[in-house]
Amino acid sequence: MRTPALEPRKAPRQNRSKAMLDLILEAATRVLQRESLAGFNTNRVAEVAGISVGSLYQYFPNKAALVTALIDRAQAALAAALEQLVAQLAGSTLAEAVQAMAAYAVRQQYGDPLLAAALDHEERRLPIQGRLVEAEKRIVAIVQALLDRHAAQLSISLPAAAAGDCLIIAKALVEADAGRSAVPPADLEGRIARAIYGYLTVAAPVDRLTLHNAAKPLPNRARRSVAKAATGAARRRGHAA
Amino acid sequence: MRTPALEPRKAPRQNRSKAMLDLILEAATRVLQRESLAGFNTNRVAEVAGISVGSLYQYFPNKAALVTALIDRAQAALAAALEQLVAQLAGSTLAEAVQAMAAYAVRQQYGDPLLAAALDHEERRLPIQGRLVEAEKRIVAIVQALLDRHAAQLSISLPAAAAGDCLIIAKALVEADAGRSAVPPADLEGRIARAIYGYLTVAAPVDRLTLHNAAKPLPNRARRSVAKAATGAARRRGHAA
Amino acid sequence: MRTPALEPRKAPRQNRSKAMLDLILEAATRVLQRESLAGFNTNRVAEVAGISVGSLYQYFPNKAALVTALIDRAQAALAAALEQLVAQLAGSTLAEAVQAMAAYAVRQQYGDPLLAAALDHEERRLPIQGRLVEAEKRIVAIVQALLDRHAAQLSISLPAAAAGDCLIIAKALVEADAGRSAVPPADLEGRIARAIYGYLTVAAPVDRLTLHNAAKPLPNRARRSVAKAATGAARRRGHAA
Amino acid sequence: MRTPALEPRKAPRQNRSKAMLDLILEAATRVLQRESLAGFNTNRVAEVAGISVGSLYQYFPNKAALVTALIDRAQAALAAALEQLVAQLAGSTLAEAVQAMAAYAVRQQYGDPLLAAALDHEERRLPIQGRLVEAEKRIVAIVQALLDRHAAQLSISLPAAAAGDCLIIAKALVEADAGRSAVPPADLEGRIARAIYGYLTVAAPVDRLTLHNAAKPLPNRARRSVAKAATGAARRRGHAA
DNA sequence: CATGAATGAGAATTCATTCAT
DNA sequence: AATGAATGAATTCTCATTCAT
Repeated sequence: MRTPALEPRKAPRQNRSKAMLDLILEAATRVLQRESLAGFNTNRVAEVAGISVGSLYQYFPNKAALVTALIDRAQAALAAALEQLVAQLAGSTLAEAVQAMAAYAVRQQYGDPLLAAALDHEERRLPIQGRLVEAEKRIVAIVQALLDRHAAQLSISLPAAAAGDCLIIAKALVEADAGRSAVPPADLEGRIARAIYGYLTVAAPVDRLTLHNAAKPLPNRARRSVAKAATGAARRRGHAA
Repeated sequence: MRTPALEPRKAPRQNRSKAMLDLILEAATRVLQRESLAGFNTNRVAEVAGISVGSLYQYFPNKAALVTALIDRAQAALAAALEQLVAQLAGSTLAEAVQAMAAYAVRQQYGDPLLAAALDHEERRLPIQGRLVEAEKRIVAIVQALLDRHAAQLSISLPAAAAGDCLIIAKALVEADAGRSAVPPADLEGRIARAIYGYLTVAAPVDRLTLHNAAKPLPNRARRSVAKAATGAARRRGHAA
Repeated sequence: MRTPALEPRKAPRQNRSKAMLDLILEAATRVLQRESLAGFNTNRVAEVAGISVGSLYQYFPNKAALVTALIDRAQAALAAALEQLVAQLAGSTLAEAVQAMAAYAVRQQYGDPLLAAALDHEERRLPIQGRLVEAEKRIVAIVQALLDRHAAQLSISLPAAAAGDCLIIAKALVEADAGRSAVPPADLEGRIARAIYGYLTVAAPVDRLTLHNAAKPLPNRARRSVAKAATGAARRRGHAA
Repeated sequence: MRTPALEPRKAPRQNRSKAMLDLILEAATRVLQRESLAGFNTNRVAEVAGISVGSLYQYFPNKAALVTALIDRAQAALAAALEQLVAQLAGSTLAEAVQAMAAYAVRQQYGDPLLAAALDHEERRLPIQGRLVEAEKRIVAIVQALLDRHAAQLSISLPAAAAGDCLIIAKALVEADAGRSAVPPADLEGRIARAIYGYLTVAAPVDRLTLHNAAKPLPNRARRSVAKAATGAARRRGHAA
């Protein structure tokens, strides 16, 4: 009857309250890390937090709200960290920026692969309407700002979704490796940087018309810029479509 | 009770057995598609398959085994499809091949975003170690073969994990969009192709050597600022990647 | 998501099934009798029935369905008993019929006052759409048939709701006493008969106009107008009590 | 823990106390009206009252005591209203009095069908024995007084429980309709008046002996003879209860 | 006295798995 | 082999009541 939404309950008395909220979220995080979604239930979280289930429900109207808060928080942290990172990369080149972000992604996600994956999965099936989409947008906007700085070096045909795609790619690559080994492979960072840098600077490989009709001069320009980036290795190839 | 394997039970009379197995797996797929993981339970699968739960358990020792078989099968199908695709791309250029694979990924995954995501998730938390890794390897090998064909055009510094990374990237991009809209955005295919093609042909944005030797003054500035964000552990090393 | 309705689940294999259904309903009845609604929960019912909760839920999709079945059954029994009673009263006078029904009501309801009250209460708050209303209608129809038989003796201005009102009155009087003493007071039966007989045969006491305007012979007019509202059943009766 | 009485706690400083008590009871009433028994819990009542649960428990040792007080109060209000009504009906005829009381019952109960039903139900399962019975008696006494006024018109064989029965009948009829429609049917008042008036004035339909001994069309005769007996017999008693 | 956070026993419901038929 | 009813531990969420502040 109530429609218990996803927001945490109105914080009681800001003091104990904030501490409790943190306590619960930390416990939830811990449970998610240790036991993945399988062992993630409200009783267990309360137990790990050292409180009663009832108390947990005083702060979150239902399990979904708890998960949402977890995601919220993770995303806020990510946004903050990215913001800072982007600020620090003020004078750097695109290559440097990409490299730095790759490094950050590895450090970040590898810390909590299970957590990240679990949250990711939950995010998909939750009715998270606007709320999380907002946070996502903010994160994308930060990356977009970084890209804007280096617009000159970016591929002319860069898709509008570029910033978001970079984030997706970085996350996917980290997660894939995180699922396999406990410690990040030495080359992971480089691979992420390569993927992102490639995405950002390469000319579109071909566009459909090219593929169907054949070979016009325009693609050449694109090809050339790519060629510049791709050192000798790409030299002898006769086309780009 | 303690250690129920993941393999389907020893196939009875190969005949009825195979048919039954298919029946169950198809039902499982259907359930997963329609109702996602929430409604995915053995009773429901049996019902949809038109058999009894008991029979289901005749073929799979437990739920995990069923899921594993599902993933197995999906991967086998993917491998087969890729093999065929790669064969058809015999005379094509790298760009064409990439484009074709992007197109295939979109078609394939977008058809069953829920299924793909669900399997993906299950795959992570199942103790599937060896068995599925094999299938993965086969798929990677197919892509690797394609890459080998075009070795000349690939970035000289291409990482060993390149083939796998391409698959991961394609999957991630499709899934992200699939989670958002029911119909694939017009540019999705192009974005995937760009990401893969970029990854494969771009020069590493900065390579370690450069970073280590320090050819220029700029990197230093960048490195320094990044270093601030980096954890203590990375401090004194001469690079930020 | 499912909208689990109130109907019992599709009866499994009619045999064991029917027995189980009875078992559960009997247990539910017993629990309701002994502990009223306070102790009426699915776990307890299952326990008393000597089965597991799971089994209970195999037969009823939820608690409400169980309660509904209980009411259904009680009402069906009542309808059947009334039907038989009315048949037996074939040649009797209205007075005799009323007396007999009062006697029946006492016997019936006093047997299970808690049960009757509990069911009554649940009936009110359940979303029992059409289903139970149907049963009610059937019961009312039986009484109506009895009334029709004695139309000549009924008050000319008898309201359309008369049959239903008789049932309500009888039930209320029994329940009130049942709440007070364990054994029905000697005069209960007579009081019920009096209430019903009075309701059926008395002339409407007065109508509003009379009350407000005056003290005159108007009542006749009023009585007549009321008669128009009365159902056909009351038509030809030649007196006004 | 074992025996928490039903009385409100010893009134503290009569002043604030009384106000607080009223506050709580009003809130409780409001909750019961709006959300029925489902949403009726101490926390909610306290919230609606604008106080803390703790405070509520300062005034009522437990939930049952709160409900009891609610019923107490409703009954006191009813008693007061009836007293006034009966006073106003000083010079009126029995018919008028019955009509007026029916009208009052409809107005009163239809206002809060949920409340009335809920209290009614709670009343049954609470161990309220003595305390509420007192209030009941007072109400019955008021009605009895009214009946005594019109003793001459009452059926000679009127049962001792007549006054109480009238109340029960009125309540039952109102509640039944209240459960069905939001607005009282036009004829409800008339039906109640008829039921009560009939109960009070009709001759006992038959007495058992008649029922057993004689099987004839005599009913008319019987009625008459009863009536005859009534005249004389009822004369000397001051009343019929 | 008031507060309201904390408690935790319970209640409804689900679902993997077994086993008698 | 197939069946499907039975099982019951596990999970989500509620609410009467207490007690430290």
